[in-house]
Amino acid sequence: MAEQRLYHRVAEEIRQLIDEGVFPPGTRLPGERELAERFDVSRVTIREAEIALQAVGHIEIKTGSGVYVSEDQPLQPGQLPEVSAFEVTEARSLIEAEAAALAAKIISDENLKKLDDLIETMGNSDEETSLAADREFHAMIARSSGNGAMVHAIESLWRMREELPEVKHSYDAVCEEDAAARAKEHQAILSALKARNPDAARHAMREHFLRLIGSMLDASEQEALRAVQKRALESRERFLDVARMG
Amino acid sequence: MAEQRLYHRVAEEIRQLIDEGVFPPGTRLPGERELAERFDVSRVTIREAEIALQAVGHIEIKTGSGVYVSEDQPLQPGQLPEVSAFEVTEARSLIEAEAAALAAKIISDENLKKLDDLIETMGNSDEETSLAADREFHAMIARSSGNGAMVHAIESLWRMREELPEVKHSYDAVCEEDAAARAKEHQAILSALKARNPDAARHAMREHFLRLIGSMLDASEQEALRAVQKRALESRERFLDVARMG
DNA sequence: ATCATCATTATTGACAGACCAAATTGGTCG
DNA sequence: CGACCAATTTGGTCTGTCAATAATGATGAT
Repeated sequence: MAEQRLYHRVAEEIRQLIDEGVFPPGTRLPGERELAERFDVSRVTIREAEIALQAVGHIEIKTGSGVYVSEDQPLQPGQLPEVSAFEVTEARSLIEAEAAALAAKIISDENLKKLDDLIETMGNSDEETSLAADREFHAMIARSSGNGAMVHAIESLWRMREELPEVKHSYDAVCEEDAAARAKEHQAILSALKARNPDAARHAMREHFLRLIGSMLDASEQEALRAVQKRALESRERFLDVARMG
Repeated sequence: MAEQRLYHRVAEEIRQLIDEGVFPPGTRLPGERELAERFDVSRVTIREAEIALQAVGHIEIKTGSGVYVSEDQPLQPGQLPEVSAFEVTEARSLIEAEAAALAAKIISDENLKKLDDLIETMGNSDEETSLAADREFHAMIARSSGNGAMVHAIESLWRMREELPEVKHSYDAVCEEDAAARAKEHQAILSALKARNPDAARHAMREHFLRLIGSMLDASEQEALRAVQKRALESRERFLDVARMG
């Protein structure tokens, strides 16, 4: 596992040099031949590294001239910001609530039926399937809002929930135990949608996430408590060690 | 312009073959040597093309085994969806309103001062500077919400407003004339923030975008009208031509 | 007959050296 | 001063070779 492809290692080093400001944006970096000598690899490898970097937009290669560092360096489309689970959930509570309100007015009977099925799936399935159904439940409501921009925002929030380690950890910590409460809330949301009641849908969705935020705060509190206890235990042992030595 | 880098052309062709289903996801595509012969290029070039494709996630290269088409082909994060200006504005009205409500509770005096300055800048500047100030005004409020996820969502919406041609066109069509109304609305939003009144801030922000949606509908209506008139004129001329010939 | 082990082979990974094509540079000449 | 040209630099590509690794098939023990 230690050895990746050579060009990959070289590309990573060059990228680091760019990040560190050794090669500021707009500047021209050394020729392939010189880089090959510096990294002690062949010219082909340097070229492969440069191609990989170019494919991601870090540099621009100009034939006969040289390779240049891209001006807008931090252009990293699709990059997720570093946010806390609390922020993600607060944003979801606000945004998905509005999406639900929009959806209440125009959702089709067909989609209502699918939501019904998804709730059932969440009830009696293994954890993985249940999670997928949960996602689909919220995604379906988002799509039913008829607003692609809202759908995009909500999908982005879900990506944060799944791809940011800290956020994922927080969610996983609370998502198991309160399956009962969750099912009840989902049912409430669906009922509001069936009643074509935007305000009720908004409220139900907010309540859903509000409870989630509460659980997260509890969980993180308990975790913090455990950490404190662990530290206390460690310092106690350290103290005992010292006492023993003395 | 016809001749790009060789590897780029090859990569494009391979990507097309994948899209066309000649190499379905999961399958292994021909070895470097065979591809080199087929495309009549060297192995190095094939390798470069494969590296470029791998960098974008289209294929996976396994040493000693072969290169395989990625399973989840359309993985293209950060791509903006195709949405209408109406959808973007509706989403902004809902999401930015909530951000403003959040901000009202915790915004600093310093940021309030900056918002003041930005309104002034919008008042007496050329169009470009004014647009930048507008963007910064909304971004500042978003940041003042203290929720990074909300900031991200709002930034994403602004990208749609600027990078999707149709959306940009719609915004540009209305953003000029109603500078007066816009200034008034911005002032109302700022007042609500200064009063630390979440409900007022939410309401003011919604009103702002609601008026914008109205203007857009008017503009698009007028545009549609012009298009109809143009078509009518053309068919009239065509008719006259025919009549003249007859 | 079955399964584990090992040699074979196919395939990617990396290299050196050469040559080509395009862009840059610097100088010359009008 | 400016236009033109040649030398140099730099990326672009090819051929050929060897190394490293994964898949495959043969072999032998149980």
